[in-house]
Amino acid sequence: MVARRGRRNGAEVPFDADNAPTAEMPAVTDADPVVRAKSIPEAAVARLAVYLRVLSAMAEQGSTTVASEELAAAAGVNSAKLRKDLSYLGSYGTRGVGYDVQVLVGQIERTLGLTRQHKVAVVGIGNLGHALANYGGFPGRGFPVEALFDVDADLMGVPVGGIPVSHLDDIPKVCAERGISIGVIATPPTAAQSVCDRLVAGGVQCILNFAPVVLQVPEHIEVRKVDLAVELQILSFHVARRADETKGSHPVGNGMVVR
Amino acid sequence: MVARRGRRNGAEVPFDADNAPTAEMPAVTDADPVVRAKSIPEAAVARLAVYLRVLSAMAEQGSTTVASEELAAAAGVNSAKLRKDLSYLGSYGTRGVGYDVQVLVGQIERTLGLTRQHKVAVVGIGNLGHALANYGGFPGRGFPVEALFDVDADLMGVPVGGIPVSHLDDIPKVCAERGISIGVIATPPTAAQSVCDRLVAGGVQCILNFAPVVLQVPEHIEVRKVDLAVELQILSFHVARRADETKGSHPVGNGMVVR
DNA sequence: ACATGTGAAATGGTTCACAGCT
DNA sequence: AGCTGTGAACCATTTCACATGT
Repeated sequence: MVARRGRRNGAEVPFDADNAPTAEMPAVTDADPVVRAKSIPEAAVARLAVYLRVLSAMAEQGSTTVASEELAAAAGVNSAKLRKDLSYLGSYGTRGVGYDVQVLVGQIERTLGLTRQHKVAVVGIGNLGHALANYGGFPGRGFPVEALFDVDADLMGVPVGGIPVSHLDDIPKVCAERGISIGVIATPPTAAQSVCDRLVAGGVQCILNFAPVVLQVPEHIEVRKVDLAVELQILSFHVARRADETKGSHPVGNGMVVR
Repeated sequence: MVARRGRRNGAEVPFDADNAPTAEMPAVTDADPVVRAKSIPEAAVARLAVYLRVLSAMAEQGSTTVASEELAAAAGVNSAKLRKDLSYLGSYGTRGVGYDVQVLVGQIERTLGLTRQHKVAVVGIGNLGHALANYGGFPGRGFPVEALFDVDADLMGVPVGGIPVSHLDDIPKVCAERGISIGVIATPPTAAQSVCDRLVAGGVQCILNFAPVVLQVPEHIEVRKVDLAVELQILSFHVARRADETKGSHPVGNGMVVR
């Protein structure tokens, strides 16, 4: 049987062709909100979000400029990496001085597409879904929760965090009507794939999946997974590895049986 | 022996052969226990957890053997990567045939350190903490929640998911007493660092952090972060990038294929 | 025939270290 | 004098492709 190649998240797009040797003059139109997302490494994108939070906190504290060394420490990365990451945005620092906090916040927001709103739908109003719905417009505006879904008849119409719960069957219709762009799946694993399909049918472009299943989606859909069990198991691995290492005092720990 | 899997996806309850010393993996134990665990790439570890879940589901459905192609499709990766990942465990496949599901489950469990228990403490019993506490022994036993903490006086002593809530101040003492090895932080960001410090003082080795802050920890502590805002912002980035691409800037015959 | 296991190549990401600007 | 921006070295991970074993 020919397994239908399932692609999941991590859709790394080709493109690039930039980085011409010594040719440095993209002459990027500043005010141009588009034309930017050239080829920022996936890994760097995740860190930009972290820098943004740290910078926002600094701005609140009154900082106006910050050096790569300082920002890096606060974000938990080394300064070379931070500078490299910021360089993907363009050159917004001042040599000998550092970066202007406000400018950086603005540039990162623009790059991450935070200048527009992304309406969110949460599916599965159990413990987790409830927590998510009450998060109320996730990270300070920008991600308003505009639709909630569940199967439980008792929840229909009941407002959670201000939004009335609708039925799973209405996902396509409601998502399309409200222009939902991000769907959050917080259902039991058995329902996840079907919910995913309906979200896609409703025009959702991205999915944040909390259910422990590997979703199959069309390739234009971006999926990110948050998996508690996987996280714990990774930690478990490290605990085990550490315990084993402790058994040996030399390079290649050669302890014996696992306990 | 043949682990009787929990139930269906009801909770993705995987494995854990209670005490494995007697089951299908004792023979291997004296061969080369965990020495190899030293060199498994971090990225592969995360995927092993996924394979494990898929394999558990397959075992429940009665599959006894599986080919890399099939398992890869179910796990959402390509077969070459899957085989490479499994090769880090040792050679447990049969050329021309595939892998024995049970054997693989056993080997992955052993490698991830799932043959021992990892007691978990959840700090911050708000919406999220509540959801986590009720998860009840996370991935089907193996990660029993044995302590809960919060600051709210009204919660002291109140049992949540069977465990009474203690005060944050008692984190070091209680964690040490109960032998907690994994701490889960589900508090507001302002409290996170202080909670983290107390968990470390209490002897926990790993921390799973849901609070949107970069924790500072001694280097022997393993920290993993689950950050909702970051996940959403990454998705936002992709939505924006896609929107920009659509604006069609270069009629390159490049199309927009991913892959 | 068929599917694993694995060197080797390719790709992606990180760190170094220093030229270049303020 | 100080700090950014970035080629180039370096390391990690993925993919290729085929020898190997059943």
